[in-house]
Amino acid sequence: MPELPEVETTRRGLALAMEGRSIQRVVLNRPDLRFPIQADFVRRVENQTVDKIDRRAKYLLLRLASGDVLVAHLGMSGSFRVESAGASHEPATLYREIPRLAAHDHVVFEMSGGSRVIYNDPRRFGFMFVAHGAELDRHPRMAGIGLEPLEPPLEADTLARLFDGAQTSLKAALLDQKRIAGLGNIYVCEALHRAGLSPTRLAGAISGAGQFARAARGRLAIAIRDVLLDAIEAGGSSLRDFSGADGKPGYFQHSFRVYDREGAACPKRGCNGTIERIVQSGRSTFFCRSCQR
DNA sequence: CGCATCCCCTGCCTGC
DNA sequence: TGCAGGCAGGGGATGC
Repeated sequence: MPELPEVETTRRGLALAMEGRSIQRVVLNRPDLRFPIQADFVRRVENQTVDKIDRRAKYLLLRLASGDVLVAHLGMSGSFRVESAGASHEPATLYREIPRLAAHDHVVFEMSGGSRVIYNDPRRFGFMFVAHGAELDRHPRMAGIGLEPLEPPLEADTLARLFDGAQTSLKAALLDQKRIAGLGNIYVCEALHRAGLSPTRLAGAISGAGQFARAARGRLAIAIRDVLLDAIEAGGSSLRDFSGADGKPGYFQHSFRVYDREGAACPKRGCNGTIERIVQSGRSTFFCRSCQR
């Protein structure tokens, strides 16, 4: 599910609920998510204050007072929700009652102050691990991750360097986390439509010195930044059941121009094309053949 | 090197 | 209604 905007939305929700508070207890409801959970995971996380929550690519980084970092990836279907211990009009006996867990609530963090942060993940493609902060950049899962597209803002010259000589499609190149980190299937499709570029065009073709290449990478850099910022502002996209940690669904899915819109009219002004679906690297690509060249 | 294919897992939607 | 098949926002391994 989650791409950069959804992970960023989750980060903001978790920061409100967890930063400055202590994780008093961790409950693991199963021994594995995508991978077996480390034997010392609970010991290293319990009784630790969460100093700061950052995001790197599609990873959440919960920086603990010990110097350890709790790293979480949401995979395709992972989400966090916060159950607040806040005000309630119920009688005290009911107020104290702990809400029941839902299906696929795999990890529960009981925070100082009484709130609970719950990780739910039906497909279990997500995972968590703890790493020493000083070694995080060299961790096998983190090393080699490409650059963040928003900090600093992606520039056309950077795209020229990243795609120089690439004999792969723009779609595949943009999905490659080792080049740019955080884009997924939705936002790649959306960015290419906004930039007027065909997903099947060779990535290397926008690296050159020619007029087309220079204009194309200029448009693409802006399109990537804009679509990510627009989506973050909307609280991400809520397909199926995604919602931010505050429980509110995002609404950017209403702003999709091509994703999951096969057969619809191209929304670009003055374009009378139709959105098509093709398959690239085994995944759906949505685009308008008429205005994306 | 780049690509397609398959896999992990569950749920939902479609068509029969 | 039930069932089979296809599909899903990610990412990694494998083989060509």
